[in-house]
Order: sequence, then C-alpha cells, then structure tokens
Amino acid sequence: MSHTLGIRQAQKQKTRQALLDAALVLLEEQSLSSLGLREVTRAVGVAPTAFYRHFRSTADLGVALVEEALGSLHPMIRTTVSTASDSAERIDRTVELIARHVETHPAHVRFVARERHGGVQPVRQAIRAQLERFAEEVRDELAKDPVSEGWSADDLLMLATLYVDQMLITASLFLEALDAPAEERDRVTRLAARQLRLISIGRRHWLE
Amino acid sequence: MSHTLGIRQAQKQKTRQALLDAALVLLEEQSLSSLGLREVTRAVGVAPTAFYRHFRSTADLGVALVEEALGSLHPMIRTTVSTASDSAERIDRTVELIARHVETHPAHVRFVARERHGGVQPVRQAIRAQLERFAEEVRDELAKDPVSEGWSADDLLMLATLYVDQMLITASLFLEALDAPAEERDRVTRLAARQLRLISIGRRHWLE
DNA sequence: TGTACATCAGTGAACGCGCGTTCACTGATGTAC
DNA sequence: TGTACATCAGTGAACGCGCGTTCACTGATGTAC
Repeated sequence: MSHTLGIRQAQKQKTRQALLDAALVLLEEQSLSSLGLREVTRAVGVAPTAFYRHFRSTADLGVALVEEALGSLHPMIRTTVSTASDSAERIDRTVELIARHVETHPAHVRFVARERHGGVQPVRQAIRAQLERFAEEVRDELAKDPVSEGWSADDLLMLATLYVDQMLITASLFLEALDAPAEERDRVTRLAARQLRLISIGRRHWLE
Repeated sequence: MSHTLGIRQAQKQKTRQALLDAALVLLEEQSLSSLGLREVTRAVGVAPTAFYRHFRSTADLGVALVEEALGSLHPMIRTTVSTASDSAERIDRTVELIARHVETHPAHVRFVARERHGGVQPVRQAIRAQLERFAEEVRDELAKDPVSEGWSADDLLMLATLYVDQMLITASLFLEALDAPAEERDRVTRLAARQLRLISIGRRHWLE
C-alpha cells in the first residue's frame, strides 16, 4: 500500500502547495524579487505568519518553484532526444512537445525564463544547476547516436548546451504567442523547427 | 559650433543621468520590478520628488535604460557581421568583441538579460523591439554575403535571430564568468566560438 | 478503547519602517523689453 | 547693460498604507501507556 501521511502532514502539504500555486500566479505579472510574503498568504487565505511554517523567505519559495518547474522534466527531455527516428520528424515532434508543454504549464515556463537571469541569486543558481543537468542528459543521449562517432565529450556538451538553450528560447517564444492568433504560433513553430534543423545540419558536417 | 544647452537644461540632464547611473548599480542585485524610486533618489542625493521631474515611474526609467544599453550597439553589430574575412577569424573576433563589451558594460548587459523576460511589460517590449532591430540588421548584412545566395528572406531572418540570441547567451555567460578565474572565461570563449562555428557550418550546408 | 500529555500548523496583535504620491514652496535661470 | 517678470528643477513636510518579523497563543492531531 502507498504511504499514508498523517492528517496533520497532509494538511501541511496542502497549505504549502497552495502557497506555491498562489506565488506562481502572482509571478506572472512581477519578478520574484518584488514578491511579498503577505501577498502570497493573502491570496491563499492564511495568516502572514503561516508562511514561515513552510519557507524561510520568498527566495526559499522560489527555489522550491524551480524544483517543481524543472525537476519533473528530466525523463521527458531524455526520451525526446533519444527517440531514434528520422531527423526532420524528431525536430517537429520536439517543437510540438515544447509548444504543448508551454500550453499546459505557462506559469512554470514564465517563471523559469524570468528568474533564470533574475534578481534572486539562490534561484538563479537552482535554475542553472537544473539546466546543466539537462545539458548533461542531452549529451549522454546524443553520445549514443551513431552521428556522434568521433566527437569529443566536450564538443558533445557544447552541442547539448546549444540544444537546451534553443529549447528555452523556443519555449519563451511560444509563451509570448500564447494569447496571439494561431498564425503567430505557427510562425514560431516554423521558426523553431528551421533553427533546430540548421543546428542539426551543422552537427552532421561538424567533423568534415 | 555645437549646440550649447542652457545652464538649467545642462543641470537637468546631469541629474537625469545620475538617476540612470544609480538605478543601474542598484539593479545589479535586484529586478526592476522591485526597484524603489526613493532608493534611486537616495543614492543620487536628491529629494524623492525630484524623480518625477525626469521619469513618470521606475518602469519609465527602465525604458530609458534599454535605450542607453542597446541603442548605441547598432553600428557595432553591423560592422561586426559585415566585415568580410575568413569565417573562423570573424567568429573569434565576434566572441572577443562580446567579451570586451561585457567587461566594459557589465551592468548594462546584466540589465538587458534580466529584464528581457522580467516583470515590467513596457521594458520587455522595449528590449524586444531593439532585439528585433538587431535581427533585421544582421539579416541585411547576411544578405550581402555571397553565401546567402538562394536563401529566402524568411530563412535569412531565421538565421539572424539565431545569431542574435546566441550573442545574448554568450554575453550572459561572460557576465557570470566576470569574477571567475581566467580559465573560466577561456572556457566560455571556446564554447561560444564552437557554437557559432557549428551554426556557420549549418548555414553553409543549408541549401543542400 | 480510553486517558493524559506532547507536538506543532496556523493565529492575531503589535512593532517599527520605508514606500509612492500630493502639495505648496523656493530660488536660480531664462526671457522680453 | 539693467530691470521686471516667467519658468521650472529641486525641496521638504505630510499622508495613508502595506511591508517583514516577533511573540505568545490555540486547538486539532499524534503518541505512549
């Protein structure tokens, strides 16, 4: 049977999640460095002091949001990169996957894009650590591909980093296009696919 | 002779510039969305109300900072891209130029990286407008290159966008490495150069 | 199952503080004659 | 050159407000027997 939390623990988790959810909503229109603890508790409907039962500070809450936003993406990244198939098809599926993810988790994507270079150091660091893990995972998957024969580990990581950054740029373009007409989203889709295609072409001819 | 401002206008400009400079320093450790008007005037040594003689709000000041940070870069971008020479050499010079720019204008670069996806809409918009201009200028320079024969205007803009985004990523990596040992900066230099090289290879084989 | 005590998530009052904005002002600079 | 008036960048007091943090508390939940 699954581990059942006590009533007290379960309620605590629920409040904690409510704080995270409320913060994420508030962060769509501001940066973490201006997010107030009282704003968050007000949105949830608990006393300001309740915040301290869960987080030391809003920066601490931000680090928890990074884990929530990026922690669960690792398997998805791996399978996306590794799926062996025609290159053009893989690119289209990747772009489609990013578009879908932005549609279903817009606030998470916005948070990561915003705070990656934001004003709160521990959060920047948490995001960088996650993105570095992504790059390493992409590198490991690329290494398995026969196209990578003869590549140095360093060059593979260079390419993986390029892919990861490109995925983030694409996600943020889809985010901006979320409330735009469908043509705009199509434009972003085609742009992202061609950029990935150009990178793939560069990859194929790297060792010439 | 050059146009001489009256004493009053000259003093006003000086105060305005002092406000911009002070804000830029304060923004190294926070985001614009949490920057206070009183913080800025305190740093300059004028009364809080003096702020309103120059800007409607901190968001308005942010837009002025975008102009200051990016407005003067257009000629530099054009000449960098257009200089006809060996591709590898051009890449090395480009990366070197970015490194130099980050060294001489770290606060400006940090501001743009931070606020590009930050919490203040008018500032995001101002940055996007400038970056779109960059992309168009790069496209125009790329179009003059014989390598671009047969390329559609749309594909040229796609490549130009890729270059512009890549330059920003590189700048932000140099920024993080500013206080790091020289080896780290060298690592960033080599990484950026190889990524640009891979993109250039993709460019050369795009039409095959 | 029942009892007695411990734990601890959430409360609510209180604090000192800095915020953005308003307003009428001052006095140096600019302008018209 | 001098005078009289207009302009306007910067002032300083005042305002109401929300902030983060402290503290002792309450009462439901957990635990030991």
